[in-house]
Amino acid sequence: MAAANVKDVAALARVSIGTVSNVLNRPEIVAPGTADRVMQAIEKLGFVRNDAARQLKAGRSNTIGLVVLDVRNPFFTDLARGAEDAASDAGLSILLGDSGRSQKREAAYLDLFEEQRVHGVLVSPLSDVARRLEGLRRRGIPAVLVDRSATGSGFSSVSVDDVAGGRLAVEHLISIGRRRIAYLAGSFDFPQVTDRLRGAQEAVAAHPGTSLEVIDIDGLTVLAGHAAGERIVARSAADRPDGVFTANDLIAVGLLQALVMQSDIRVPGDIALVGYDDIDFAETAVVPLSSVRQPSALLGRTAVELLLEEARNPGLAPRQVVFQPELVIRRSTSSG
Amino acid sequence: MAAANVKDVAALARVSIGTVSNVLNRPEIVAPGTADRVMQAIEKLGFVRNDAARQLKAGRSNTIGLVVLDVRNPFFTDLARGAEDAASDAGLSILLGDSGRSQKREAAYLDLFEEQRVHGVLVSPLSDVARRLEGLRRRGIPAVLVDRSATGSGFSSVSVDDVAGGRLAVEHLISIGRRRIAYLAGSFDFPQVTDRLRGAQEAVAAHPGTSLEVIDIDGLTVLAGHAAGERIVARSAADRPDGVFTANDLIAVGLLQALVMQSDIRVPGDIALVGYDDIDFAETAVVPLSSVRQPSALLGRTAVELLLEEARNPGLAPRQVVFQPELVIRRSTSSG
DNA sequence: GGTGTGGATTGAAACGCTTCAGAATGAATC
DNA sequence: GATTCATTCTGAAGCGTTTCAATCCACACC
Repeated sequence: MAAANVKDVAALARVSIGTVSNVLNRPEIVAPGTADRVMQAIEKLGFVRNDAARQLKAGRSNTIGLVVLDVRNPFFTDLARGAEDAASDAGLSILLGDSGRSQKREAAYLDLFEEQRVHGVLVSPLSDVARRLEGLRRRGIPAVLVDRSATGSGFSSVSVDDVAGGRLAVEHLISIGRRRIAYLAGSFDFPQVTDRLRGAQEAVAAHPGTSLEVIDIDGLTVLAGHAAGERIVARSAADRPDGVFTANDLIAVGLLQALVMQSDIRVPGDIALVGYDDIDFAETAVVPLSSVRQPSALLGRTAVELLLEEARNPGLAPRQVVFQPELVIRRSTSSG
Repeated sequence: MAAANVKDVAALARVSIGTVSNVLNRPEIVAPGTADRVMQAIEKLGFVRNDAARQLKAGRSNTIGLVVLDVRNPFFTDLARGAEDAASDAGLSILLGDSGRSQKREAAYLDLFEEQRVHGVLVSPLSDVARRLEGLRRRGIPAVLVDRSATGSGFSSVSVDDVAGGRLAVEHLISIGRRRIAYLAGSFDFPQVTDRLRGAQEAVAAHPGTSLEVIDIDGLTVLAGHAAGERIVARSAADRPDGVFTANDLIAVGLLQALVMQSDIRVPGDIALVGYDDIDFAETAVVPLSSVRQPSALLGRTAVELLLEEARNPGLAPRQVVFQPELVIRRSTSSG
C-alpha cells in the first residue's frame, strides 16, 4: 500500500513512464485514448506527483519565498494576497515567512529558501540583507525588495511613495482650512516614518501661514496615541493644533478616543485628523477616519511580476517601482 | 559558476561524497580534521544543500503544512506563531496557507502539501476535509484538525471549549449582578458561534431570575455590532439588556461605539459588555473591553506536538485536546 | 513495393542527495 | 605474527521525476 509512483501508473496503463510524464506535463502531444487510460490509472491508484523529484530534475522549485516584517499587519497580508494571486497566475505558489522583526528569523527564512532553491525571493527587509541576497543571485535566484525603495542596491524594488503620502495628508488638512498642523509619530528610525514627515514638511513649506509641530511619541500604537491625546487635551485651546496627521491609523484611533471621550474637543470641528494605512478599523472608528491608503495588493502583485521578469532574463537592469498612495476622506476631516 | 554540489565539495576537500554528507548530517562520526577540511570547502564554494534531493531521498519533506481560515485574524497568526515555534524545536518549518474561507483555496493548499509530501498537515477546516485528509493519511501524512473538536472523525484535534467560553462570559455578567443578558451574534452556521450560545444558555439556566435574549445580526463585524447597538439604543430603558455578550470583539467594539457615542447609556453602568477573542483593540477600546481569551499560541504548539507524535508512531489512536478559555476582565464589566 | 513523413511512444540518463555494506587503517590482544 | 576490534572513509545504489534521442507505426505518395 505504498504511495503509487509513475512507474506503477505506467504499468497499470500499459505505457512507458515517459508517456505518463507527458500526460502530466504536455497532454497535447499524447493520443487521447492513451491519455484517458493513463488518467484512469492515476485515478485508480490515487497517484500524486512527488514534487521533490520534479524539483530536483528542474533545478528549482515552483515556489516564491516571501518574508514579511509582520503578518499581523494587514498591509502585509494584503500584500501577500496580491503576491499569491500573481504567483498563482504563473502556476507558482507562495511560501510565506514572518520575520516578526527578528533578524534571526529573517536570516533563517532566507537560508531555508535558498536550500529549497525557490524560484525567487520577495523580502521586506529588516536588516541589511544585500549580502545574503547577493548570494542568492549568484545561485540564480532573483530577489525583489518590498516596501522599500532600493535605488543603487542592485535589486529591484516596489514601494510606496511615503513622502507623497505625507504631503497628501497635510495638503488635505490645509485645504480644509487648517493652519497649525501636528505630525504625531514614534519610531523615527523607520524610513517610512521620516518620509511621511518629510512630505508633511514639504506641504507646510508650500503654504505660507501654516506651521508644523512634530510630536514624538513612544511607538506606533493605540496606547501611544491615546497618551499623546491626553497631553493635547491638557493644553489650552489656543495652543492646540487644528489638524493632526498621524504616522499610522493605530495612533489616530488612540488619539481620537482621548479627544472624543475625555474632552469636548470636536473631531473634525476643532481638530481634523488624518491617519495612515487605512486599516479596517479606520472606517469603523468612533469618528470614521480619513486615511492614506497604500495599494498593498498591487504592491505584492507587481513584486511578483518584477521577479518573474528577472527570472526569465537574468541580468536585466534592476527596476524601482514606486506607487502613489491615495487619500481616503471620511468624517474625521469633513463635516459632511 | 554553477551552484556547487556535494561532489564539488568532496573534490575540493579530497574526500568522498559520502563523507561530505556525513559532515552535514552526523558530524560526530567523522574525524575532526576531515570535518574541518570539508567545512572549509563548503565555505569556499558557498555550498548550500539542495533540499529537493534530500527530500526525494527521505521520502518526505521537513515541513509542516498549515491551512488557516484567515491570516488577518490574530487568533490564527498567534496560532501559527505557536506552531512555528514548536516546529522549529523539532527542526521543521511551517508552510502557511491562507484559505481565506474559500473551499477552492483550501483544496489547492491540501493538494500542494500532498505533492510536497509534507511531514504533516494542520488545518482549520472550512469544508468537510475528512475525505481528503483520509487520502493524505493513506500516504503516511498525518493530519491534525485545529480549532475544531473532531470526535469520531478519526483525526486528532486541538480546540478551545467554546461552550465553556460562553458560560464563563455570562457567568461573569451574572456575577456582577446582571439579569437580562443578551447574546449578540451572526453567522450561526459557525460551530463556534453556536457553542458560545450554548454556554450562555447553560449559565442562564443555572441562575434563576436571569434571562437570555439572542440578537441575530448580520455577520461578525464592527458594522454589524454598531447597527445592533443603534437598535438597542432605540429601545426603552426598561426593555434593554443590562449585560451583553458578543460572539467576538469586533461586534463588541461596534456596539460600544453606538452606545457611548449616540446615547447616554453608560458602560458598564447601564450595560456591561463582554467580547470574545481578546484582540489588541479590546484593550484599547473607548472603554477597555472584557473579553474571553483563547490560548492561540498554545493551540498551535500543541497541534504540532500531536502531529509529530502521530508521525512517529502511525496508527496511534486520535486524541482530542480541548483547552479552556480564560476571562480577561476590564472596565466594560467593572466599575473600577 | 519502396520511401518518406509525422505523430506517438519508448527507455535510459540525469538531477543531487543519503545510506549502507564493505574496505582501509591502526591499535590492542593473544 | 595473527587475530580481533573500533574507527573512519568510500562509492555505488536508489529516491521519482523529466527529458530527449531513438524507435515504431500507419499512412500517403510515387
